[in-house]
Amino acid sequence: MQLEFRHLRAVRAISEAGSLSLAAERLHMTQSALSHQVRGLEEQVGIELFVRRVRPLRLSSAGERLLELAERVLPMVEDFVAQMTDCRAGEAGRLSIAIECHACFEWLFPALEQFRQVWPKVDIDIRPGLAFDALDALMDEQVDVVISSDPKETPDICFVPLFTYAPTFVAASQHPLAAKPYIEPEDLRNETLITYPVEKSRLDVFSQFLTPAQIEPHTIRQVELTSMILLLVASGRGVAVLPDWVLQQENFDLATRPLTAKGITRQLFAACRTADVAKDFLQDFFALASNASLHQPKDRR
Amino acid sequence: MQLEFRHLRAVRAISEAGSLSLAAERLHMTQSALSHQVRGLEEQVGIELFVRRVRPLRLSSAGERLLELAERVLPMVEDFVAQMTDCRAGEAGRLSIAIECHACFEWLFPALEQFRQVWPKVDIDIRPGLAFDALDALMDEQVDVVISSDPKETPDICFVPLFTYAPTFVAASQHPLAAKPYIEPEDLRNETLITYPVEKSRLDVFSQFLTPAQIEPHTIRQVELTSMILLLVASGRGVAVLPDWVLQQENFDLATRPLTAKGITRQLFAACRTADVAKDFLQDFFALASNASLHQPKDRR
DNA sequence: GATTATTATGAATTTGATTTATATTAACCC
DNA sequence: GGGTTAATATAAATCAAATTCATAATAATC
Repeated sequence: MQLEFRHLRAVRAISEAGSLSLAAERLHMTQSALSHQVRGLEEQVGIELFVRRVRPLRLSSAGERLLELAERVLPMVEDFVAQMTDCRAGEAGRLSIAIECHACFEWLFPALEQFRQVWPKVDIDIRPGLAFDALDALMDEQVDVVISSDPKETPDICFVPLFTYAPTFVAASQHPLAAKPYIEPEDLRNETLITYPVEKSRLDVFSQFLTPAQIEPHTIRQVELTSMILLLVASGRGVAVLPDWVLQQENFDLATRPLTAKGITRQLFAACRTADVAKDFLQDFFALASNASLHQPKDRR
Repeated sequence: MQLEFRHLRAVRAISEAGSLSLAAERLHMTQSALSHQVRGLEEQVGIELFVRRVRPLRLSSAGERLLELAERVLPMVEDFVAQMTDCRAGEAGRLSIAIECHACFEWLFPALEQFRQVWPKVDIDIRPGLAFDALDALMDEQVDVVISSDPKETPDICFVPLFTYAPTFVAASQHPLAAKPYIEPEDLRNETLITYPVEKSRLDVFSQFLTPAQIEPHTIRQVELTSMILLLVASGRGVAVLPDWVLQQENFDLATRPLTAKGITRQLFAACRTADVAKDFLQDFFALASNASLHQPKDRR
């Protein structure tokens, strides 16, 4: 035989009940079964666990150690079972998010904060690292949601539209380009463009604006933090293109202009496995995320 | 079915091996058995635990929680098993000591300190509280050793002699009784006797000296700490009777005198269950305790 | 598309936990 | 102290379920 959970439960029950027969009753089994169980366990451990010559039954020193084990282990197991029950009920789960878009942190954190209050049992996790193959990660359940602006038709994955945004040019208000009503690709040919440190194909400025026109800016400077980019732009070190939601309510002395005469519009999506899309907490997350760009201004400071 | 240790081991092995078949091999079972096991577990939990459409096999989020549980629980169990193995090998165990004699702390602590170094896996425990029925406590395995000066012939319990000592009169060196070569019961009739706060029957002064002579001291003052008793005696607030080992090397200006012309001699015993007496660590403890009164002087300061 | 490795499934087997029935032991009570 | 009662142990029988064997289905590789 081998040590099993049933033995831990038995020891706990016996120690609480003070007798085999009462413990057996509480465990919904016959006294005989429990007696066999205890004897088997003692044989297996090779040490007496109970002091039988005395009533109420007492634990030996080895028995006490087993009880200790039981009292540490069983609550963990019960916890786990409760978690799984919550999971089945749709109360608990995992919301592991991969973000392809760098600026998304700006609205995602406040949205997740709201989410956390409504779904305390869901554990939230953001994985910025695996942006490269986020959809694969979604397929093997490494993540549960991917935030992305280019939906790829994929079996078993569905893309939920969140909100539209406009990649917008931003420069210091004294900057010469601030004089123009809108910005064209050629305007950037002699500029220093400040971007997030990711490949060009994943930056709207390139994929939607410069690359189609086959134009390169004079210099590219890569900066991690959104607020740092804005600071550099405000101090005239370069220009940038950022989603409009980032620029809606900034302190800096900045000029924002649309890209091209009619402006460029993009849409942000949340991708998840089709198997999961019906989950309440996911739907709720999508709803919160959809409104996130609106709430952004008040939440910022 | 029910969650069992085997499932935790399975999940751990699968996550390590990255495939059912390899994991099954490592667990010394057929791939089929493991497959059945996993399926059964998933049925019982009601949630998919593994992502099979991908290789190497990955855990789902629920599976990862189960793995977490496994990685917390299994080491505890393995620890327990190791403890029991040590126990069977006589390496580990419990040494829970009940002391009937108050002054014994004086030599017991240093002895246990030595013991601890030789038997690190034995956990030591002193229970001063249950002095009243120490032998009963020994029988039900509440304690493993009783230090006592009056052995009672009891089945299944054996008394190991440790060392002899002389209950000795002590007074301030200016005290009138210090002039006498030895002390007789009548000498205490008008004295303040300082004793430990326990019943008279458990104090040598009474059981061996005053009670047989049917004499009571003028006043009894009860004091917990040995050093406090000595302090009070030295400052002339009373007299006391203490084991000679306590008095061997004191700083205070004290006179010590034998009780009665020929002196009184007593013996200290360690009682243990006959079933345990052969245990190596107990024998070692007895040996250390036997020498304890000798080492006492050097260990004291 | 064929081959190989991996996983799943069904039926048979075996293990071992539990029950039923009964014996043994300890505790209790005049 | 003997009789009663409660508690525990044991033996044999039963039952549940874990594992194996044999084989099918599936995914991965060349």
